[in-house]
Amino acid sequence: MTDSKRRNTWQKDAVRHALGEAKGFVGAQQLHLVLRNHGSTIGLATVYRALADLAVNGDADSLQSQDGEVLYRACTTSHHHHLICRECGLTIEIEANRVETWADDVAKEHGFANPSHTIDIFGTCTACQS
Amino acid sequence: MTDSKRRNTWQKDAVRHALGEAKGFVGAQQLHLVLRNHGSTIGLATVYRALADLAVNGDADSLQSQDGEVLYRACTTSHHHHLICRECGLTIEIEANRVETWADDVAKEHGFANPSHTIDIFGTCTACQS
DNA sequence: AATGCTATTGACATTCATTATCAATAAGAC
DNA sequence: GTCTTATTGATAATGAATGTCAATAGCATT
Repeated sequence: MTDSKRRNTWQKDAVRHALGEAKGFVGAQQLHLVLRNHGSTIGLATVYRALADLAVNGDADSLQSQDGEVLYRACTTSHHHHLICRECGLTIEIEANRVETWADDVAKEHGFANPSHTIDIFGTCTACQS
Repeated sequence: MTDSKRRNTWQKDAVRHALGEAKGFVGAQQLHLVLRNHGSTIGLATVYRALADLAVNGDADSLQSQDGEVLYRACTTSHHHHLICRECGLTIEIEANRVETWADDVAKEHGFANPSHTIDIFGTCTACQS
């Protein structure tokens, strides 16, 4: 837990920064391409590792696209969910306290421990409906 | 839609039946193994195709496990969600009318069309807590 | 500023789920 | 039975993600 042995590298900063620049959710491969196109020499495996780190530390959200790829997004702060455009990837953060407690209640009702949940809403945003 | 050209094969029936026998969610590979262990000579690709068909026709639910595999489950009838044990895969169907409408409302609020959603709750069931 | 320790990197190989290919098979109509 | 063609299945191909490991570079210490 104590990251006394964690080292800061320009690679991690680059991934963090690139993820912040991205609009919606992006995959590791895609992010790697963007970085290379900007002149970076970062390796693909490093991008995967950096993104996994960010997700573990709560600095990034992750979800799986419908074709199985894991997508990441820079995370603001607290626990929340997403409304995502199927076409352009535009993402809106959703507060869902009502649903949070509902999910935990359902789990508790059935005797399930350590409940977690996946709640995402997909649709076509106004811009993409033309 | 008109399946005038769809043919009925024992392979499709076998997959449908095996999926019905399974307790929780199962992957295509796993289902294929079960079928082979029961003496079937069905091919892996056929299992994938049959499962995809079932999902499209609304006869099976599908979701992605946390390691990227797509899992299927025989579907009873109407729209519903799942409470799933992380250990043993035990699955309980959840009625979530409150959440259904909430999800649609959120989408509409932001001008998103054709809303759909992913709502799954994970936990450790009572049996697996020992 | 130089040294030592080791976390981290990156090119590459590997794993694994899923899909594409395509000749052979068999379902259903006549 | 015959014909048409949807379907099958062995295999190759794709692609995301992870493992490997020598080389690199952070960072504390001297």
